[in-house]
Amino acid sequence: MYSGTYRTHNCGELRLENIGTRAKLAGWVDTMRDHGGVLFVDLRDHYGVTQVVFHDPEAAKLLGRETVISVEGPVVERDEETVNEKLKTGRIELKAESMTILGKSHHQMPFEIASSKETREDVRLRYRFLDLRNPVLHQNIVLRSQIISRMRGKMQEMGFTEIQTPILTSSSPEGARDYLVPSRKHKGMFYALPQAPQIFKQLLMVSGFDRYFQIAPCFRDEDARVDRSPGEFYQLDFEMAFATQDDVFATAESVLYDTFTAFSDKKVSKPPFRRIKYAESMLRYGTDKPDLRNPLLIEDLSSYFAEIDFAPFKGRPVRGIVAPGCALMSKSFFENMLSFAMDIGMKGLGYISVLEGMALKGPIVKFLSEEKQRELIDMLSLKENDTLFFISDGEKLVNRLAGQIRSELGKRLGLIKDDAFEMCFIVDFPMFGISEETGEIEFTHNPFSMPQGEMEALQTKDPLDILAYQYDIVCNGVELSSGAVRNHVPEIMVRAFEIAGYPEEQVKEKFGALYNAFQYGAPPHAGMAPGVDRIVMLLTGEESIREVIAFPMNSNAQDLMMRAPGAVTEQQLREIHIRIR
RNA sequence: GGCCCGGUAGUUCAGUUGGUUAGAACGCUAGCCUGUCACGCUAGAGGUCGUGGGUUCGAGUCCCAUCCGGGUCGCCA
Repeated sequence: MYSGTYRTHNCGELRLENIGTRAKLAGWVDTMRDHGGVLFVDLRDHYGVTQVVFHDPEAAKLLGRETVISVEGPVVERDEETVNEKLKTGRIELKAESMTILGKSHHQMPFEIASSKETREDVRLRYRFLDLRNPVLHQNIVLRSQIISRMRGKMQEMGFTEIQTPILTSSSPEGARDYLVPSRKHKGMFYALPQAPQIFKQLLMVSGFDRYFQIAPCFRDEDARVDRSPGEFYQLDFEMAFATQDDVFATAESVLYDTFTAFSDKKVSKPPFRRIKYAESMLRYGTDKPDLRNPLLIEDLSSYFAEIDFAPFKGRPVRGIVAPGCALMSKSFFENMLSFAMDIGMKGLGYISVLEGMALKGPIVKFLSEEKQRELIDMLSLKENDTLFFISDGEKLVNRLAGQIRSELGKRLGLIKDDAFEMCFIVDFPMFGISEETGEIEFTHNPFSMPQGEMEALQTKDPLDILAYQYDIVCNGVELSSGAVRNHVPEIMVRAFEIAGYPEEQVKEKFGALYNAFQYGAPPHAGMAPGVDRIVMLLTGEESIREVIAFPMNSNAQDLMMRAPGAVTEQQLREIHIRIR
């Protein structure tokens, strides 16, 4: 009858139908309630919690919280009034007749398991093995596994082949800072950990694999953010041969819609997801990763104010945001918005409120003639109780500031619908931009993207007007991925790099493998790589990416539990020809 | 690297204008309790107030430096 040495059932599976049988459970002592003659123990494992009852007065002395035990006895029904509806196993309990201690807990817990999420993060990370006993965190990791498994299945179903690419590879000159690994056999030379399998997946296309994917670890030596783990992260990396931008979008829509609907009850954007041009996104949302749950839109009022004698706005870019119902908000609301505006570097935050009878109120109103006031009302379809906020600054900053005001207004006015995943593609990124440091033309994103109009555009158009087949996918204001139709024609590649100031020799030298491979017949190809950690973060509703990674580093790129990075021996250093100064 | 916020018991926090012996809750230890489920009750232990310096009769509190943590900007093709 008993199949295991340690247990016959797990702590989440006993039910009324098991009553009258004997069972053996193993797990951690979650809580103990000692009533003298009777002791209740909530026994916890990966699967759940079951109440175990001891009548042995010695038991309480042997047990402590987080002790690991195996306990055996009959499964008994609970009296109606002692049923615990909070537990799936709450209608039964195990009456302990024999018990073995499998693993003692010798120390006081650094925090209580059930409330570990409220503990200081460095303490949690140092005791991550305990933190992961917290059922919420534990479930996040389980869900992560299920999400990855589902995405993998979906990609395979769509005909994609999973291929592993090297972890030890060469440094790539563009992009983020590399993690370097010194070579023992080649003095003074280094491997680099891949920032992404970019070159390899393009080479796989040249090899004819047609549809590649990988749950790919990526390594970038960049500083952390709340949605960016330092050091390493995972992407659902995929690439498709003979594919257009729309083919890639169809694949992304398919796998993301499937995944998000499978793991959440929230509304998910139905494919096809909205396509928003980069330029429009910057103007209307003030960012290239708009949160479409926020209904507020930014209006361009520059030409309106060009004709008005109001010195701070005249001749400068001006943006407006209409916030419905905002005129009814308290004085402190406007004060808080002003101090937020000052915090993000604005000099002020002008606004006009629409009172009853459509009268306009606000310091700027006196600069507007009757006629101009009517024009404003018509142009923006202003309604009673609306407030129109103004943002003005230089061309460089104005959109970003308007975007921050837009999202802050959305939050403070409670306009952001929490029950939806709003997906969109941002398309038509510019191919080139002007470097702020040098004033020279440079690639804005991926130098391997195909310029729209291909060779003809590169030869005839102003580089700053050329758009790329370069795109992002954004969900609720979180950038899940960028991607591109790749430039697979060596001549176009050379020309594009030439515009960005790289001579052909340098292209051959720095991107030799790709450049060379493209000489041997390369198919047109395109792809993208949605971030797995961010997908899991969205689906669990966690605010921090570290809540969905089993063993994350802290924001200072250290593993406090494993003490990484750490010192190594002299011998190790000698072997890799490194001397620490 | 810049800026903002923080560091007081194992944990989460309070600590007034600088003023007696630095408190609470949870946890921990011991005892009591036969139906609890965040059990309850009683008692107890537990502190270099991040570190170093300074001001002061007197510093958890004020000043300077420094370390650590979180956020943010830079960075993230």
